Amino acid sequence: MTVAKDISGGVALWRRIADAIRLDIVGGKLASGDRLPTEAALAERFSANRHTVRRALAVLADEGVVGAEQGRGTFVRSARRLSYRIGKRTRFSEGLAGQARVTSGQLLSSRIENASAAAATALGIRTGAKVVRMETLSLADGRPLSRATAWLDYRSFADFAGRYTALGSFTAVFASYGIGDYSRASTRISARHADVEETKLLGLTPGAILLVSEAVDIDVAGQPISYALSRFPAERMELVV
Amino acid sequence: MTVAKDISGGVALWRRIADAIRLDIVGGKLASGDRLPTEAALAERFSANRHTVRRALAVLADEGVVGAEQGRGTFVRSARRLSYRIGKRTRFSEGLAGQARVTSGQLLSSRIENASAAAATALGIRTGAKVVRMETLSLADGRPLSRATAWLDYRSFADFAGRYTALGSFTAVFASYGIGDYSRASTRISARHADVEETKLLGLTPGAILLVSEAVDIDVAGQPISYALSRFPAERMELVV
DNA sequence: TCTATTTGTCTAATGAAATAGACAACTATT
DNA sequence: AATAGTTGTCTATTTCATTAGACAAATAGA
Repeated sequence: MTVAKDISGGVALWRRIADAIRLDIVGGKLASGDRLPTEAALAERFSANRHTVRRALAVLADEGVVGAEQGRGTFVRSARRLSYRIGKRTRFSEGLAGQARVTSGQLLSSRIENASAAAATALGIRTGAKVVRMETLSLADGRPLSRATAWLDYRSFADFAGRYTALGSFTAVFASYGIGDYSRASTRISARHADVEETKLLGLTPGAILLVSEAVDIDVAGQPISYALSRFPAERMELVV
Repeated sequence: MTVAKDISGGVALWRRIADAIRLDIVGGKLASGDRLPTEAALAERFSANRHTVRRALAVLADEGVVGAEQGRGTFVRSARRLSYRIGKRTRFSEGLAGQARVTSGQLLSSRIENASAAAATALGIRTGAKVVRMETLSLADGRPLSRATAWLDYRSFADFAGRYTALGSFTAVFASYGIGDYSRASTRISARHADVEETKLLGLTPGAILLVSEAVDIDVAGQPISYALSRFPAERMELVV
């Protein structure tokens, strides 16, 4: 991939270079263990100074994506991007089947609030009605993979948060409420930069790109049961429809 | 949305502020005609200097998203983000039904090349086999909405480019080859920054975020017919599954 | 061992990003 | 007409991004 030089557009050159190299790695163009081109070669390729390239490499080294060895070169350390499967039957842990050994969900906080217009429309209730709001972080093999906010109708799921803390998965909590099966009604996908809190919780470098999924799950009767806004680091995940 | 201050992460503050405000607008929090908070208020909200906010607003004004009026305030000019529907039967023009009046596709270039490993796997042919590569740009109401690269098996679609120039749509060209119906086998979605060429063709400001969709279409017999890599500006589009 | 190649470190200079403060120009309201 | 609130413009200063050059330190191969 090539990168702009003269025009910055508010994104620093070292950052664009780091993004371009990371893309080659997570996209599979460079495999684990491969040696990157030399700093001089990269500087030429991106029409940048060697110091600027070094800064980009330092960021990637910090992320654990590459590692430099004096006298030898810089080598690819990390693996490919994970794929998250989206379909009628979307479950977080199952979506990553076979790609990560351990997945876990963790409740950051929860509270009762009045439904925003968006949440109310999605859940089929009136704006301002009481809803449970859950802030969660999901991990795979110990690495944070998504930061999600979910809203549920308070009348049906008053103690959702308590049960989630005990059970650790949405699917399990729904089951405890007698909802043995549920499915995905709609998913809207967009992308934006991460904000401070997301950067911190997901262990990203500031300015990282997030894939944002806005999903509504329904029970077998077609009744909306949850409205969730999930944020995935684009550099570590891709969504598969 | 909040925004980082102290830590830049290689993305300039004015750019992050512009992105945050644009997100509020295309996300529907601010409607067309609404007055934005005053520059002073925005400066406080983002913990930034008023001049930095002014630079962000200048960018948005340049994009036509907002307009400032001396003595009165700054107002929202543009509309919401378009939704692009993805499913079993995905057609570019139909995906935008009801949201844009005129959609058109334009061939930038095409050539015969040897299939990359990714393209070969997707199309079910051997690596290095001859494929037709199409570079296209799609517009809705005159505004560029996607930049796509598509690969097709040369043995079946040798003259795809010629027919596309004449017919202006993939669906029409497939029909001319006797493929009356086809469907989407898989879609992978990721996100990254736009490169120079994409920035220019899509009319974006440098550093803009793209949603990248990697799709395989198959005919009724299940035979892969095309492999396409489409890039959508995240600030103008969202994908709906 | 010698040499070419590669990453690591230091100093310096230039331009862009961000902050700060002051005041002009315009609008709407009283 | 006066006033408060808002955007527009100017000057100045500090911090960060980028370029430039030189040389040290480690590695691999002849």
